[in-house]
Amino acid sequence: MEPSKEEVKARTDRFAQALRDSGTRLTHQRVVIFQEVAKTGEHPDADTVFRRVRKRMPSISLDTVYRTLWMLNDMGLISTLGPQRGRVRFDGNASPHHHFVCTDCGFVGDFYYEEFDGLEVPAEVDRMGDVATTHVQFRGLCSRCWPRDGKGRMSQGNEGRKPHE
Amino acid sequence: MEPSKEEVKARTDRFAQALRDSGTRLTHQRVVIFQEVAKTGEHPDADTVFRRVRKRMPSISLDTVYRTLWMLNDMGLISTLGPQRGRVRFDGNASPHHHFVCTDCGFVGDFYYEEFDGLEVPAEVDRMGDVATTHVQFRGLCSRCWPRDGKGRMSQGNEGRKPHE
DNA sequence: AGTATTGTTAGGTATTATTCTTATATAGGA
DNA sequence: TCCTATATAAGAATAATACCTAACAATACT
Repeated sequence: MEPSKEEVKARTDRFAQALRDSGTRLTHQRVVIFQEVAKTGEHPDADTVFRRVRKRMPSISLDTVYRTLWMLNDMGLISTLGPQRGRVRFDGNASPHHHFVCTDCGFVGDFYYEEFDGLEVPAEVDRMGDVATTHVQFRGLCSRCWPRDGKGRMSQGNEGRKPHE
Repeated sequence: MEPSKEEVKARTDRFAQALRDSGTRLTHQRVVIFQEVAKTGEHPDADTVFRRVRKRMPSISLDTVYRTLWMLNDMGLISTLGPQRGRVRFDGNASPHHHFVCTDCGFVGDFYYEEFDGLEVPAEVDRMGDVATTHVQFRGLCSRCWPRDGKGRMSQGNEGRKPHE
């Protein structure tokens, strides 16, 4: 579902303010890129954003789109779907369980919690489709990354440092 | 946390049975690949699995690892972290909200549900790190993919068909 | 206003993750 | 043991994302 006009306006204002506050330049390309993500409920990928932005700004480069999207993500103005970027990660536990995800190093811990088994499915979700499974995901800094910074965006593929257990 | 010896055994048996039941050949490489994923609580990526399997089976190819992991995923014997597959997708909604994810076409719908705001953080999770946000993710088939099959694994980058709203 | 300074971009190239192609090997049944 | 449909290895191909550099643009300094 698309966000309302007012909502988009609110998001845009928040964005502009955040850039100003952090002393980051409010360039035309950044505004356009942000708007394309903020005005849709579609969760587009980088290439989709690129193609849409290009209609309004034919000279935009794909790299600028990537750079800007990650910057916005780091600033907390947008987010990404799923725990991280880059490679797919596999989970050998086939029974229902949930995850704690460290937003800094990418560590993922499994847990099972009975209370979450029967989580109610809101009517709104029922209308979207047929729910088969429920996952709860807690995000934050894991005990190893805490109290260290956590600048946002997980370090490149988590180099050198294997996700600690 | 690593699964117990018994748990690994149980997973392996389930795996062998599932392959036999579906008439899929139980090759040495499949066994080794499955074990590497089943015996760790680490959620490794394909390349990590590849490197580990190679120690026991130096001639294994990366492609076999990928092929096998996706096959296991399709059979429900393992799963992937996040909405998965390929490109990162961005979410322009910065306020707390949750998702419904279609496991067939990749559609992602946002929703907000007050009840989920105060979800209790189990003690086990508290020990993993400092929780900042909570996301509930319902997975299943969306109304457009339902009642059609849903063979599992989302279709290749969702070609042609844009995630419907 | 004119110029130095520093942040930002386009475009091209590099890198990394994942998949495809094809010749060869092998599991599992006859 | 032999046969044949599946699987596999290896390498090439493709897709997604990041890096590099020269050109630009915005602010700061004079």
